[in-house]
Amino acid sequence: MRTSQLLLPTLREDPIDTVVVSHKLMLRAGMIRQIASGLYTWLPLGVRVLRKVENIVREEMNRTGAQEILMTSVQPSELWEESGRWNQFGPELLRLQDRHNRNFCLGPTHEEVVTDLVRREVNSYKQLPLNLYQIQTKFRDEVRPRFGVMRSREFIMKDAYSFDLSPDGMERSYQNMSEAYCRIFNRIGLNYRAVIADSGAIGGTGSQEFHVLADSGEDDIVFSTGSDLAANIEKAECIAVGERGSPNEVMRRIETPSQKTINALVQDFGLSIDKTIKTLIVKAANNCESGFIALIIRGDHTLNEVKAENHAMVCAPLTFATEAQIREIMNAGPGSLGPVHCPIPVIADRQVAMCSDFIVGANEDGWHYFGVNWGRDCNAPIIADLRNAIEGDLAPDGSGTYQIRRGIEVGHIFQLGRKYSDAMTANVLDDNGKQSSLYMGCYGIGITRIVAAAIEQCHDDRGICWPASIAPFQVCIITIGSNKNPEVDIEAARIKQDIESKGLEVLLDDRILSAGGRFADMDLIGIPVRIVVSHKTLENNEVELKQRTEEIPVRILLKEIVDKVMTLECLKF
RNA sequence: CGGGGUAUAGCGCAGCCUGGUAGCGCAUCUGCUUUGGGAGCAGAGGGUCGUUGGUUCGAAUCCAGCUGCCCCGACCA
Repeated sequence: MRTSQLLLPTLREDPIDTVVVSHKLMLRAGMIRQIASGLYTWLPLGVRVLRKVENIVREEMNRTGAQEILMTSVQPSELWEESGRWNQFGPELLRLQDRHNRNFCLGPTHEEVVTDLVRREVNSYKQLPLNLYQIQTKFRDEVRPRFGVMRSREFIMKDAYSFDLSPDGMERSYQNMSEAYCRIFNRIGLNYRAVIADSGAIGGTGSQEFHVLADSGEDDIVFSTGSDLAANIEKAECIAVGERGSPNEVMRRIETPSQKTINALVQDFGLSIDKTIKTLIVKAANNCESGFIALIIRGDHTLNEVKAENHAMVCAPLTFATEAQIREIMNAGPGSLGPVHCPIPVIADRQVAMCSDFIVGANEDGWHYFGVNWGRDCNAPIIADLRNAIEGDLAPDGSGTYQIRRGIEVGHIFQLGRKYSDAMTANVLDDNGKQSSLYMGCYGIGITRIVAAAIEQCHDDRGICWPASIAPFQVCIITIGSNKNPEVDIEAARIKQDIESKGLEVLLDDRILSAGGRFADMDLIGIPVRIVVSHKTLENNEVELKQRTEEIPVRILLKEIVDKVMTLECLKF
């Protein structure tokens, strides 16, 4: 390919209204253009990268025995009503009607459609295990799209769905996918982690996320310093440290007229923050008579809403009581709540249960109790893991302490069990001739997001530095002084052809532009290897070779350049 | 959905306060000269100033509504 024939609208300046580096660079490198909020057109350079990612994913999926299919993005509402998700999904599901006023949605995911396919076409356990996947456009009407294609509304996803007769089979299919995902991210060359995840609204039991580590990530990933244990912060288990001390203080009622927050309390009374307790009132699950539940965590901790919501006594989705409701139940405002004489059930975080001589609101405006102790001053609470992990917490496997880094979620795998197959009666006959509901798994990879994540991880101040596995071209050639020596163009074209014949993709920058402009553009779009053919180097029958990530070019004899390029480590993938 | 910005040529911006010929840089086109880190000179083209309405002899400019886009928050397989 020659740049003169390529639609490559690079931008010299940073676009405004961009926050993350991948978004800036994808716009500057002419990979994408925005068409509306969260909607992007992919330009030729971007599509080349996208196809590279897709092909790696496709090869690794095929290697596991999964079979590629292609489902529609427009899906009839009937299937979603069967699974119950027509009502469960909020406005993120883009709904539309056809000319007959029939309801459809743009698919945010394809469990319903694939389950419908399998229940029609698969009847016997002998056809299992089965894994079907597609690489296709998804639509989710995100409340606030941002960061370019990192969180867009329309995006490309590889989604796979496994079908097994038994939980064991499902487990095996899940493991196969997990291993395939590791191969995929290794081949692309990403620094990633597999982490334990919450299975969220999609339902099911086991779940793992794959995160590319990058400061611009939107998720907090918790690792142990001493083992492979890694989890999304939503799911990172926190254990209690230490033993509960025996009471040393008597409980006192202290007037705190203006101390409505933990910080004010700590400052004004010179307290240690780990002696203070936060009380949060949330709606209780339907089977709970009280209507509301008090959740308590230590003053220096934050509530983990996912953990709270997953508790059997707590209403899902987590709903905080309004101030009016709090006053009605507790007879006090939000700044003065506590577990002493509490009219509703109390769930305490594990660490709170270890506290002694602590400080709580008195359930009376303007008053706190100091020196409170469990059992003596208030009922022993129900204990649960309710808080977010923080750096330095002990890992629950005893291997070390927690560290927290930011991650970009590029993959997510779930064991769904029979959630969809039961709801949609997807059965096969087992070896006893009995109807048996299928065990499913689902496995997603954000193809478009991987492109952005790779840039987040591989760039410098001049632009993108593609890993060769997904580079739009592996080699670029810049010519200088072709007016002084016609051999420049001839040799450049010959080198291009010779390298292409060895199976690499070459971009020859033949634009009528200053050399500096072309250097800058080739750096910006991140081609891993650059060859300069100039009237000067040709005087010695040489060309110049430079890798994108290195500063110093080397001179190579013209007749050796092709072989030299073919042996470069940075092009091995 | 709450809060805050913003909208003028492909991109980045000035003009608006104080109403009266729509401007600058980059990009684009033509010609000549240039070619090792975003070249120079000369010329040219390109905008119903987001939209609707109001005030006015006259609106990019003042007023009101609407819309788009961006940021923060809530939300998010």
